[in-house]
Amino acid sequence: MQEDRKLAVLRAIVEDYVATREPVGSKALVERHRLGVSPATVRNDMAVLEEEGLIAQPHTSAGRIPTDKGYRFFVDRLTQVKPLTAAERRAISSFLEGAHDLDDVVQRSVRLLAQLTQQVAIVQYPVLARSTVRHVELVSLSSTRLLLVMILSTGRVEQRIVELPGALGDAELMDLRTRVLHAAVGERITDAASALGALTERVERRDRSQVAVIVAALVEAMSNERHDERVVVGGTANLARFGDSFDASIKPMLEALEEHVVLLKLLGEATSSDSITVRIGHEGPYEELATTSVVATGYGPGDEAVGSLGVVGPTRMDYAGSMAAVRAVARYVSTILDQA
Amino acid sequence: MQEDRKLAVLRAIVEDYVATREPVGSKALVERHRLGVSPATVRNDMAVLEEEGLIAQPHTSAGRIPTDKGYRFFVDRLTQVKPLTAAERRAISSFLEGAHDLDDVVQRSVRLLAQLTQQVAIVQYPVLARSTVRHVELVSLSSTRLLLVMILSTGRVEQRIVELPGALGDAELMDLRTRVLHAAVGERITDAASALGALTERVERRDRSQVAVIVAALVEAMSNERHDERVVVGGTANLARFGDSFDASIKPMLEALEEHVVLLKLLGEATSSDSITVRIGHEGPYEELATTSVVATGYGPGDEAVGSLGVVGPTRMDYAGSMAAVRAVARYVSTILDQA
DNA sequence: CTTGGCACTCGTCACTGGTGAGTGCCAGGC
DNA sequence: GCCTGGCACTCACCAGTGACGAGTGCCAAG
Repeated sequence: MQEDRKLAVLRAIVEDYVATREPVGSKALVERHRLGVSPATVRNDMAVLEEEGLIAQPHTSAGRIPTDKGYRFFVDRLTQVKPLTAAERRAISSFLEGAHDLDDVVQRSVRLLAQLTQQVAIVQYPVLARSTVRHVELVSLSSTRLLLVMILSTGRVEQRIVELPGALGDAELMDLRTRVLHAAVGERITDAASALGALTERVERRDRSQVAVIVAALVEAMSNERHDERVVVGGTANLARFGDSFDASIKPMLEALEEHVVLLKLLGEATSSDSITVRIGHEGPYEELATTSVVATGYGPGDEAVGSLGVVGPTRMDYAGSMAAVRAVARYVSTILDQA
Repeated sequence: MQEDRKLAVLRAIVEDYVATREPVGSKALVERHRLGVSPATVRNDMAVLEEEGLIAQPHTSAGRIPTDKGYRFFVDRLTQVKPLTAAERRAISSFLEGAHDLDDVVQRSVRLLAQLTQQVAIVQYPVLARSTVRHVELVSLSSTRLLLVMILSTGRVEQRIVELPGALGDAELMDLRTRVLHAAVGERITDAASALGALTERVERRDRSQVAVIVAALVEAMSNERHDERVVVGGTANLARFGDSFDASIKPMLEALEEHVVLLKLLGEATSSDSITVRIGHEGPYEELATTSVVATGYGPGDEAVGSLGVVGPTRMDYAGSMAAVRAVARYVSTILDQA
């Protein structure tokens, strides 16, 4: 038996099954893919593939479908990410160029990704922990109310309004502002938070309680949001194409899509913007989503990712296409964030 | 024939059908609702109701189900909004009290509403056009970069960063700040925008181009966002409970939920925070959503609503419960926005 | 190692008849 | 005039049946 042909058969099975959603038999296989051998030969190959756990039959006299392991093999060994067409590239760049705002970039990315892949797309906002503080401003609203504005390197803006326990003079405020700027600007928010923490003590006793409140709010804005990592979902209507195992898999899917924590876990450790993570069926962290796969990658300027994005779909999905789209969108988002 | 009983029959049919999702027959009806008459009598009543177009049979020799018209009648004439239980009230207030942020309020509201009604909830962000300017701050980032922050009465904060065509002195900036505050604070954003427009001319020629840029950015922040009315959706997993007409109605529904414009249209003219709008089946603006109903109302301090919220579900839904929940949540949101 | 042949499995589909829920109508009773 | 019990009728639903065919595994021959 030729090892090559065996793999060709696996590839053909995956491709056909993805396309038709139906178990594929030996006869149909030789007809649609010029394998140059008879159905009987293919059957022998299939028997071997089945022994190896790469394909399975839903019931005795039906065609074969790929197992999770089969998809894994397909993705690892048989897939070369196909480059997008020029038209697709143009569409992506023109679609994303129009964005003038971080929200806008994220919004557009998710739509784009959903449309390109015809699947559910997930885009995570840039994670604060990995971004730096660009500016902090303290704005006096009244003698005891203060507006805090924090601008981050990713273009994200956080603001808080704090009630002070007592009045704070203009001079003191200006002084505090200078110190805060000095401590925080240019630092990563983790470092900025600790630098700010030390600030309280270096302030006149009289103002200490006010400063404590302000610093606390700033630190909270940093650390709170560090955990509450936002994600945006798009293309849920594509769930309707799930087809067969519709009722079974769509409910947990919808539930997952509402839980941002779950989504973040799905995007998972796709922290490198270089490689694409593919998680197939049971490989994922949730038993309920055993029939879904995730294709994700990180994005961000340079090597280190500031966020992730990806698509979620049935294990029976077009991995090559999805990987290409995910990678392309991630790259465009990275460059756009770089410019901003 | 007693008119009263006829209506009691309609009510019973609606209630049973909502509960069981199955066409309800005359026998089951007398068993479950002490109507005090025989099935035959009920059948006669049903025949009349059918003639009037309030109920229909899916096929001969099946029970009856309410028509859109039947639901309409039920909602208009047979429903009194049942007050929530004390426990529910407590749950609502404790759930919403925790919010410390406009985003948070909206987020929590939508979750709450979805959970209370077991349906898809929609909450619109406060519309800027109807809100007033609470504060404007101009923050100098560098000699030619300025951060504009605008706080609105709804708690929403808009910010822009502008590049000035030339440097602007501190004194001029302070002066401009005073004028802007004077022109805008306390005004509705529509009025504020026009007041700001007039400002440019009353400024020394030397600074005019800088001021023009600033004013333009502020006005843009006001008018731009006025159109871009944001909505948040929650409880999509509840779509899985649609049951029967699942595939048929779920896809357009999912599509609608992605299109904020569509959602806004669904929430529709629920501009008064007093009354609750119920739109049943075909009464809505979209043919694809003919099997869904919307229960919505406005929210906001006082009479005039600054936004809408509501739930979307199958025409076969618990109108009384939904109306109660929608009204309760709207009230709580209103008071919270009032305090903030 | 490949191939054609062959017997076998088993899901799908169309058809069948029985069952029961539900109806409409009618004649009789209050 | 309205309610009621009775009765014949309709029709969706279900379970069982058998034909069909796609697909398989195995084997002997090339």
